[in-house]
Amino acid sequence: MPHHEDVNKKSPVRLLVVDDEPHIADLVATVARYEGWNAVTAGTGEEALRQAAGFSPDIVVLDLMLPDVDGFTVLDGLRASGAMVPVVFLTAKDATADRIAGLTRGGDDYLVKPFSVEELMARLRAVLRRSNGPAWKRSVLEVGDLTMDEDTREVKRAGVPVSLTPTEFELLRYLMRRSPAVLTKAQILDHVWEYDFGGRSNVVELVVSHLRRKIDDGHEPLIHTVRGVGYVVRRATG
Amino acid sequence: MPHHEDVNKKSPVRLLVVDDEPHIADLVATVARYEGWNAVTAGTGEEALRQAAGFSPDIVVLDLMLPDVDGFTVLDGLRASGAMVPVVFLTAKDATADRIAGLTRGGDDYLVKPFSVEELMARLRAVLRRSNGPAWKRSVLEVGDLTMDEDTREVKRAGVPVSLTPTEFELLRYLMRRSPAVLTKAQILDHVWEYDFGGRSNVVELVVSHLRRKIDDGHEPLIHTVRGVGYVVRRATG
DNA sequence: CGGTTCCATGACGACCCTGTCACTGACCCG
DNA sequence: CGGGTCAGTGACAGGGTCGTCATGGAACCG
Repeated sequence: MPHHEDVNKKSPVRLLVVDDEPHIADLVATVARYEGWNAVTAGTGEEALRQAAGFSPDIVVLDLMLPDVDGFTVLDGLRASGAMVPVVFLTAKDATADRIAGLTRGGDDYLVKPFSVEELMARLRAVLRRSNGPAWKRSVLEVGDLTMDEDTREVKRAGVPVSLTPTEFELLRYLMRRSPAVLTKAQILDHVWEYDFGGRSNVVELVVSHLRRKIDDGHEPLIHTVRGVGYVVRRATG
Repeated sequence: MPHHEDVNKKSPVRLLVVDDEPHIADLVATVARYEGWNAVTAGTGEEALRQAAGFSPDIVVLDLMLPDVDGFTVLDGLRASGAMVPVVFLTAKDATADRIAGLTRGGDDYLVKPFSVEELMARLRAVLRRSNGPAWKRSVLEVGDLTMDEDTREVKRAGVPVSLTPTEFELLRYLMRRSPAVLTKAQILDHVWEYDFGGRSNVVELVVSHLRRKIDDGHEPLIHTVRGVGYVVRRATG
């Protein structure tokens, strides 16, 4: 069973996704539900405010480009109702600088489209962790003697720091989070790469190859390939 | 985990923010809450006095330019209730000299709009520290052999003083406060620069470059760039 | 009102990351 | 045992990011 750090909480995280592209909103909601969260979607600013009132989300994903009203108007509406709900904004890649200025003040964060699903979930978890008071504890993933600190982006094998590129980090995080489950290459592509990535070559194998050299070299291998299926990170089964 | 010097206190700091621009009031409240403080806002002088009575804040952020009553009237109201609550004033850039005269008597302080949020938080922390009796201890940030005294603005590397410009100091303070977390350039821009700064060029890289020359030159590097993510100040992990 | 310091902007070069291709090797099945 | 499929790795090129310099302007100070 995948690693769900939220299963022990009394109530699941409540997420509101606001995006006028149903494709995107559903994608995010689906992934969140798979993590055990409670997710609803809205396609317009008006709908978003209605949903927020009835659903009282713990966190919001808000596309700044909405058909009816400006995303900032929705934000004001959310904030006007008193609750200081944290927000992760979505912006187009070509968004002007003044539109994304100030988005990370407070505890909020933002992401440019197209994003990778794992990246978005990681940001949501980080924002949530921080919004739960100042004494938030770091999130450290651990498999065998391999550790990953998601906040400092520090990865160590047997205590020795390893430096990873962004893609390598993302892929390894996904494998570690789901460890000891086996993930197919399709899953990895869908979660780690941007959602509009069309490449169907051997990118995954390539990055895994690099990861092995950096992480498994000279140690007991933790990255295993399951032929015909995909990859998994775990200690040799005993 | 970021440096939160308040987590061990019995009760969190109680902050009242008085500003007629909701954007500003919310901004300050959000950042304060992110630091673990308890923050409420007021948009008018009347509301401010009401809030102060019920909330009994430890410290107040007060815009001198209010729609209904003069900021000084609010101040008198606050002080009339006996408690000697410290205040950090906000003034417009074009405020006349006589209006800001005497504002820093007592333990108070003031800031001109637009300010940077880190600057405001630093002043609030400083005023709070001093208001807790005369024997306030200095706040010294420390990362490896790099130290920063926030009150004297003294920065030393391996005991040797380094002189920094205001922007350099502010950026370094932000990185040191959050060390060993990695901060994105967007976060740095949002926190260190004034809140209406629209700059989209390589200011951050430039200032970091200057900081490196002044701080890391000839030493073990403490400022690291995390490609594709941002910057971090920390000792090489071991 | 001159000089100096500090800061923002643009340009440019260097480096790193990434995806594709090509080739080799490993594994599976007949 | 041999062919075919799948995985691993090296090489390469395009694109993006980062660091630095040079320039001009604003603020500050004497």
